[in-house]
Amino acid sequence: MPKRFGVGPPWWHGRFRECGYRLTTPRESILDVLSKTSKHLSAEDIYLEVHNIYPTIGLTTIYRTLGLLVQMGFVSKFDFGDGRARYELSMGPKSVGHHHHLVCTSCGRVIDYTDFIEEEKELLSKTEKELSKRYNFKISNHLIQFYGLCERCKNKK
Amino acid sequence: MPKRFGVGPPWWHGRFRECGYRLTTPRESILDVLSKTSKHLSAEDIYLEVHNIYPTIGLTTIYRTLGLLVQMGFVSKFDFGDGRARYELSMGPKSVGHHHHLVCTSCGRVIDYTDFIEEEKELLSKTEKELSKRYNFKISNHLIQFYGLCERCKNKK
DNA sequence: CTCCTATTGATAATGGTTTTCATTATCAAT
DNA sequence: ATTGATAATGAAAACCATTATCAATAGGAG
Ligand SMILES: [Mn+2]
Ligand SMILES: [Mn+2]
Ligand SMILES: [Zn+2]
Ligand SMILES: [Zn+2]
Repeated sequence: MPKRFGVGPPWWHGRFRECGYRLTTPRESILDVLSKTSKHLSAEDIYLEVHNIYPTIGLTTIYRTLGLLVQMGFVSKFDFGDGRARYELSMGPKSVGHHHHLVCTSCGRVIDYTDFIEEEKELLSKTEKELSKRYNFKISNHLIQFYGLCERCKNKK
Repeated sequence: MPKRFGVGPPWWHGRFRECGYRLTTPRESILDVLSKTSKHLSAEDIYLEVHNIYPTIGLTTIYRTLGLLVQMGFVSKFDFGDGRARYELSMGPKSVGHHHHLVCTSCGRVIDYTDFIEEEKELLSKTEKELSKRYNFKISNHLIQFYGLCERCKNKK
């Protein structure tokens, strides 16, 4: 396997060492792919992408690494209903940060939106607070997705 | 296969006829199971339940019928992240109606919440309206789930 | 009751994800 | 730079929820 590409130690090296994880070519290349796209890639998408540069890296390692990255909080895993999980960088300098999705039920397109509207913020904080109290439930995360037709599909046929 | 159990024609018979679908024992028994529980059953859960009364009904039919019921709008299908789809009655006299979920990431328990739904509804419709305008997206559905620890799991070492 | 065909159920197939296990690579200690 | 403990990898097989196939069955209009 050829030498790694990074020159200066990327921002995630520290966190890896802290957790006692080793820095490996597969891990770096996967993070590299994720940090260079704004798409919502499947494990296989990532595999093919990585394969261009490191043809020896196997799909198994992609899955294993993605699991690790999700567990570490670097990556978020989503299900948009097409039978395969999608991954995207959730933290790091270039990441969009927490956001929600609009999913087109016709073509599968996924739109990120980060410009939360006031109403949504209000909805979330109120709901979370009330639900925590009412059900004695410690909320740590939420999933919000809207389904419908994107601009293209709406105006088709 | 023994004769059906219902005496008077249940509320869904009409809609079946309208759509040209036949009334069959599997379909009735599956709707019967769903209408008698407030749990979020998997296809296999339903299969086992139905199997107690009609041992000849196969799992394939459960899947097929659930697909049909979802398509007809009788049943909602959810993914709570444990690798199997969950189903629950979404319309009918006894159904809770549209609601959202609290999912315990430790024990998998799922809590329906219908309180605050009024205020939530209002904020949601505002949010949907804003998003539709901003992204030129025709929203027809949404998914909202909160993840965290349920009362039991929160207080457990 | 008959006939047409929608529906069913046993079985095999599918496909994304995980497990297994022998081999390889990382990195702290030398 | 070398070594050694062991974390990480990759090929292959296993897993498992869901679907497709197809011959047999049963609903219900007439
Ligand atoms: Mn996104
Ligand atoms: Mn529910
Ligand atoms: Zn679309
Ligand atoms: Zn719990």
